[in-house]
Amino acid sequence: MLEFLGEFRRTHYCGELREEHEGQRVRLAGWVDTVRNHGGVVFIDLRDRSGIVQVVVEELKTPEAYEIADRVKPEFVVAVEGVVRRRPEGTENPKLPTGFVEVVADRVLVLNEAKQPLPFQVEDEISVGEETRLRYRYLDLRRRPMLEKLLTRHKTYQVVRNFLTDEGFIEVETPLLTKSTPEGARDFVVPSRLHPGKFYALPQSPQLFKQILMVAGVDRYFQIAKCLRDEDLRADRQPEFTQIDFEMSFVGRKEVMEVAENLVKEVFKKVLGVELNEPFPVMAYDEVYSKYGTDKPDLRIREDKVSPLIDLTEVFKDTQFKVFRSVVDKGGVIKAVVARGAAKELSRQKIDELTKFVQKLGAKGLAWIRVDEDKLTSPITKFFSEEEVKALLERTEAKPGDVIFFQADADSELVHKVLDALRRRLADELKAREEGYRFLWVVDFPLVEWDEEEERFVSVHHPFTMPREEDLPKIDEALKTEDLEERKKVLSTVRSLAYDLVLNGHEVGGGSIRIHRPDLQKKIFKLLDIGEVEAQEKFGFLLEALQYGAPPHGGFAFGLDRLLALMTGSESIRDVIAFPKTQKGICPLTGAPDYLDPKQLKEVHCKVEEPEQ
RNA sequence: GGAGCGGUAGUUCAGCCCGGUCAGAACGCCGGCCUGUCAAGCCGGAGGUCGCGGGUUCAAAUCCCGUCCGCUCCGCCA
Repeated sequence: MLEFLGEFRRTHYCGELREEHEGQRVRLAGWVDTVRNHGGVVFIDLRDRSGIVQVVVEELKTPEAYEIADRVKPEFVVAVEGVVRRRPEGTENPKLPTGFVEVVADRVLVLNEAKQPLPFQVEDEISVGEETRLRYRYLDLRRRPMLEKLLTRHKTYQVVRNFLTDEGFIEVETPLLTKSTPEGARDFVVPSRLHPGKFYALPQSPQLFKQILMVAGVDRYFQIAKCLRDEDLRADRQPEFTQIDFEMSFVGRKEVMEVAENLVKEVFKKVLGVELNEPFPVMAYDEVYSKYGTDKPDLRIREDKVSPLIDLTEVFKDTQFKVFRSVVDKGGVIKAVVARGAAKELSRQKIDELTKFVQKLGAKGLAWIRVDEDKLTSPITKFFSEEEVKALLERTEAKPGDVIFFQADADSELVHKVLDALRRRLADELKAREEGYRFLWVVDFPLVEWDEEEERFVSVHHPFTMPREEDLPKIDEALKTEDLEERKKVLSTVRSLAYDLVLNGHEVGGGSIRIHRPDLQKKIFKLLDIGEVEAQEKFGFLLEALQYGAPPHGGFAFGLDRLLALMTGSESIRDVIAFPKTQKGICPLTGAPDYLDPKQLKEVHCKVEEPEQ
């Protein structure tokens, strides 16, 4: 009973039919959304990309069509022909944009069936495990909310291309098969058939190519580029993801940030209809980090409900409280977060939960003080001197109803990590987040940081990042001294011309002014303990390019998936990617990754070594 | 690499703590009835290796160990 399409051509999309089409003969094609058979009359909600319209088939008037319509099931692919009519009075459905009309069909073609039962019901709101949705992604994407996300993504591409084109940028594609570079993330690799034992790497980003395009005089480049990183996944991280990547010559960070900011404003306006009128605030990394304990704070958190971090190290520098004493002696920090007016909501039990929460992050405990009208309730105040209590209340501006949480540790990074997580947790529990989009520029990142594991300095951004000009002498100074501690001290004050764009607690983009002189680039490699030979081998092509007249340049890249996830209110970036992978990097739809045929392996000169048990 | 939560019918979940009429619900599916529904309704029915492997026990969905998978987080990664 299946029919081929033959000469049948649709005249309209389902979702566009309105009262103005009344009386018109139309042909439609799509999927059966739902069927309601009343015996003698059957209603088919027909769905295509544009929406849904009700099709009616009556047994008495069109017995042949009725017979076919009678056996139609959800997700069958059907074509219908009939006349648009206004629905009988009282049967209109205001929930549907097409709800005032219906198509009285006299012809129904079943073009394809859908196996029953379906893996899940194709409805706007579903509660189905994500793995099942990914395995049958084609069904998942039939759902309106998912289609909307694809559309938002599409519109964003268009706005980005138009905006950057108008700004004088030209779109250039860079290779996917390229060279493995050390630093940064682990590479995905591709064995070479023509060159036994050699491998391509898939790009972590088009970084080096876009710099070389600047050397080539392209002046302004952009690309909507796939990037690949073989690292562990998160809700906001996929092994392959998309960047809006751009680079410009003869500019400083101000101009790059301006383009990025204007671009994001244009996207929000044109895609979401949201006007972001205020300039995005700019903060230095040091300030952001000490105030929020992270380099990507969520500015939606109301600071009158969950305070930023308050440094109390000074208050307790002479304390007799052993726990704090030892932290101070070891050069650690004592910081606090105040949950303002939350005393009632934060029961002892809640605080116990919070304690467990921070302990999982590595905290030794969670000291707290509840401020009541006339007294302080706390397991630790008894160890404090009167002056300490007074200074503490002053510094924290604590008022009755507030609860103060402390973190003290010799490891200041741990203190910040824990208090950042605690702030976000408190914001959840106390519903202390405002609605909306809160952007933040973070600038003046440190150029390098000491990596304990590798026992060397590593770039905070990447090795091609330009230091601030005024910090250049410090790099020479650092390179001169052999004393590691001295070197760490000097380098900790060297800032880079890197910048991150943060939205609602997520890093949605970042960039930097790059090094355009080979002498300085070599110096940085030396600082990063990348030997002359290795530098030549891995980055020789860039160093060479820099020798032939590289212009000063800099650029930026948006994490498009993250941006879209935030724009569409998605919990994870998987929702804005058509075919994403699971946390273990598996594609449930195709089954990738998979074993290779031995013949294929041989062709690329590879042998598989079973992992040790 | 580590921590937490989860894995029972096509789907979502209950049962697990306290082992033994605990293999259940809803939706979906299948069959029938029904001419105005749009979460259609009514009647009837089918459907489960309880993720997998091992152990304890007279007896395991239930307790123990291991393992795989999914999600969230730390490490890692901009």
